[in-house]
Amino acid sequence: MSSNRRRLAPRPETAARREEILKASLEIFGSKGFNKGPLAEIAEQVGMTHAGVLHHFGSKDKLLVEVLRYRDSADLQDLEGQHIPDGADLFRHLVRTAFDNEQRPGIVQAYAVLSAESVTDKHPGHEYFVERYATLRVQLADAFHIMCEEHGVTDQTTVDHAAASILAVMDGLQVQWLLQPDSIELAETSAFAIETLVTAVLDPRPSALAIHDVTEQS
Amino acid sequence: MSSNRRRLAPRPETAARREEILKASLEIFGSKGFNKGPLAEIAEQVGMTHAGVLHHFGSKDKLLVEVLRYRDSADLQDLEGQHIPDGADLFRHLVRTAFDNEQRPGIVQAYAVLSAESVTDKHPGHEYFVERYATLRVQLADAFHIMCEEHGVTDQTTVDHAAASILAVMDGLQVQWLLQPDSIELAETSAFAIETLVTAVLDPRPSALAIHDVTEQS
DNA sequence: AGTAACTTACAATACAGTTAGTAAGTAACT
DNA sequence: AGTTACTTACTAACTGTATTGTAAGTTACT
Repeated sequence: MSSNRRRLAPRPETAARREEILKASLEIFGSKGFNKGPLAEIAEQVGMTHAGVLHHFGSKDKLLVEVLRYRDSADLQDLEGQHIPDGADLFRHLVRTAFDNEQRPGIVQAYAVLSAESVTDKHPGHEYFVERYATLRVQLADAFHIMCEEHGVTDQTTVDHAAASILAVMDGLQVQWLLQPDSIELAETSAFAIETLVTAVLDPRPSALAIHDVTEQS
Repeated sequence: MSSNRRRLAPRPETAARREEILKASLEIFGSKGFNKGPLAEIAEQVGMTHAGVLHHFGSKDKLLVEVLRYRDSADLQDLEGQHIPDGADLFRHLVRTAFDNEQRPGIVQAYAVLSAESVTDKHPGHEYFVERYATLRVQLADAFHIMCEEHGVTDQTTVDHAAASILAVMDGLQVQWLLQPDSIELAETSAFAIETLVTAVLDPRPSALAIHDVTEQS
């Protein structure tokens, strides 16, 4: 009894209009953050009023969620056609992404700003980012496991630490790069860090740093 | 003719009141972000109206800058008394900080949120974070140089990459930890990454990952 | 004919900052 | 010590603006 409402086919250009809105939203949210990025500005960029945007997405919160999922699907299409990267391929893919990212600061900024913002109270992007990181960490861990078998290494803890660390460096470097593009070589530094961490998992060796009693609260 | 205005000494309790405001601000800005954190809420927490807060700090923007500088000075006092950490000591200090941070999610969140927010257009914290990262990177690079001499290594590029990477992992891990505290071991993972990166600088070795043509745009 | 895709107009709220006023302090002079 | 002159540290009230969401109407597609 909830679906007896007659549903008419959407007009052919509607999908394209929605996509325009999603792109504009990513740009605005990226440059001003979600909270400070007004719907009116998004609407203006696609040539309508803010009420028009709400007609398509219902609310600002829902719009954000769709924006994030939209970028995901766009990124997935990049990988489509190629075989799913496994083992070393995934890490090479990450490095390539870092190189690509240098050419699209807007998108990088959107993710940097929104992911951090999403840790705040009741942020509409919270759930999305929790899932995203969890998924990515598992993907990296899986890639590690494939490579570990070949190298005869099996250390779950190290793999987990390295997976989280790789995602973390990439994100952290993006923030530094956005703040001072001329002082940070985003791609080269990412590549260095990823190579270092991957190598550390596959070929463990003693630390050059004595940490020992540091872990005890002084 | 503009500075002949008579300047009176502030009342004795004023300094303490200001500090209360700074603490409350860090908490509010940390939990809701700068944009969404209203002055009224800060004021309420210290028992005054938002106009009272503005009386002390002039504007919300100026308040944020003072909040950030205030935390810096508080952190500096922790290091005071001890000798300035050089070489390996600095890295051990970073690891210790990661352990401490697990006990103060509020402050961690404030820095994570505000640093990312500060990359947005005309954010009042922008300058502060640019300076902060620049300073920290130099500090790390200096520590590396001291250690490199002992090990007979001299690779400026690697040092720079590692310095930026270490700060980046710490920040990135914090975001993941704030999103999912139960899935991330903040301190242990930080320690792993720092040790790995330091060791990579002092004892370089070939990468287990063939990157080669990845750097060429496909 | 009915609905999708809007617009205009409006309601409701949230906020930063300003102004005017007050109580209580500080500092100088007597 | 007391008075005068001025300032600090506020509050209450208001202004202005920004901003999301909604309701009602219009046009054009299906």
